Amino acid sequence: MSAKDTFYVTTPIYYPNDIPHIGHGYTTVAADVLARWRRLIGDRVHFLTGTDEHGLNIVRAAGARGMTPQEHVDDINPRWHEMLVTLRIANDDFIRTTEQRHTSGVQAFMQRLHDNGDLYTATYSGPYCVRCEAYYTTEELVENELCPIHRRPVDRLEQENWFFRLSKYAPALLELFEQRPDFVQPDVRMNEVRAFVEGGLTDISASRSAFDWGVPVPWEPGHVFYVWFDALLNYVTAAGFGTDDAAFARRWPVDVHLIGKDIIRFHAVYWPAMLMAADIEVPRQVYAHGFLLVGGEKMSKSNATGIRPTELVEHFGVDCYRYYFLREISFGHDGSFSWESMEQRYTTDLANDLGNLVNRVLNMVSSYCDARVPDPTGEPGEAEAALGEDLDRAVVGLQSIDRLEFKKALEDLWVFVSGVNRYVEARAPWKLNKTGASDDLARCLYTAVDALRIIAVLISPVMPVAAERLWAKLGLPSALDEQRLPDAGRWGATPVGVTVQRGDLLFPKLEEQP
RNA sequence: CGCGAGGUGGAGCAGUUCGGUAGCUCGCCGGGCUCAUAACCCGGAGGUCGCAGGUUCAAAUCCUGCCCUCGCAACCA
Repeated sequence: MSAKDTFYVTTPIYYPNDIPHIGHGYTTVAADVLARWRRLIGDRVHFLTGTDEHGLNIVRAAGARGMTPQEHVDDINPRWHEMLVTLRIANDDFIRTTEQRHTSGVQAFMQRLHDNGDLYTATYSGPYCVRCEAYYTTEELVENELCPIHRRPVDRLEQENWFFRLSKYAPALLELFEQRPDFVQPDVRMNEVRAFVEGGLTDISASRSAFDWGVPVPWEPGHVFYVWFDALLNYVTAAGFGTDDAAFARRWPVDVHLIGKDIIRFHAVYWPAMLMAADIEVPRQVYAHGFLLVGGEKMSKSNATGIRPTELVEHFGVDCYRYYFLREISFGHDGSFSWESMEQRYTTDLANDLGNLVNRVLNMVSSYCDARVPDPTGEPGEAEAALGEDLDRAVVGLQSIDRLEFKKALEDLWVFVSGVNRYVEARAPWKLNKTGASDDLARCLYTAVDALRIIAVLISPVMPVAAERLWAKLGLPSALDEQRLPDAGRWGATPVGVTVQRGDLLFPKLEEQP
């Protein structure tokens, strides 16, 4: 029945009020690693990210810069594309909610909710600033009920809004949570969401009439849809809903929405309810990761901890950036970023363990075998068997990526990296070379190079640039991006006789900081 | 009684679902190797798992109470 044949993963669409920080990079890299991993095991993948360009906050941010909303988002948008390039994100699509394919899809979707009777009108009353031409919430007001921007008294204004019958879907949501406890992950988030729904849902406002920067409500001139309805719908409109039914059928439902824990309610409560109302299948999973902490505190612009990805990439390189956050932090939990811990990861894991391993192996092949991969004539022994076990563990461990357990996956992968170092130590090819044990030497160096080939494949989802560089060093005739697991992770696929190049260090030691 | 998370060797963490010799990384101490980016490999010291009770043959893990830290409370990944 279902035509779905594509693994579909999304990031949130980001709010381009400002330029990206490492928190945005964190979510995006995680999604990219998952997408690359699924491609590596042979899946057709659709990886979506984008920007959420409507809403009152955009109007305000644009106004503060003396721009129209469209000018503002057009100006900021390139910064987000730059982040994707900087972090080597291989997304298949990038949606802006100001695009026609999105707005028409939103209208088609919301029309369904309207036709089904899940939208109704009611009066909303709240503080309103005439200068801003915008509503505020009581919490947003400053200094005795003043507008936070103009510092002047606000009016109290009423407006007719369209409301979504969210409350109607509480039983169906609880049923969903009951049937599919992994709908929301990690478990703590599921519990949180369930408790929220059990506490009772109130209907939510779905339209605005005080400003026009949004998707117009087709049946109600002067109204635009509330920005969260607009934003959440990117996941279906970008997949083809309302514009390309065939593409939509192949992708939907989404396999996993990766989000930060702050927007869990929108994705785990409002979003499935909206889909139910439109009679569309709900996502397979919503995964809310933790926050990055800097100096023990939540990162923010106000305490000067809003770090830009480019700062770190310039110093550590993109591979280390991608590796560090996923290796250092348990994805579902909050985790601390520090320059020192990142330096340590770079030095120990990347330079000492992996980079040095590559260098020492290729150096020996160059010195002892004229840089050509030898024919493994010697018999495999205990050392090879032990190394095989390490590889098995790494391959199994990598599948933790499917559960978004990146830390576990990389830990297990590094068991293999360490294993190759242990293997080299156990076989001591420098001694074999001296004693003229050429069969054992050939077996050892072939195995070591073969291991490097496998490592290049296995690290490629996380460190695509380093993987390509390593692959190039090995002089292999095939292309890295054509490699697929499990075949590429098996022993013996390295052709005998290819010429390796030692070349530059994969991860040279970092320069001392001034 | 608003909701939630966490408190494990010097630091940062895993383990707690389905109780059974406390594990990882870094740091520290000692040894080995010398192919390599002063890298690599081996061994060791170091913890009454926040506190107090309870259940059990057995608790970091289950139950009760308390202390401390930190998030969230509708639009910031």
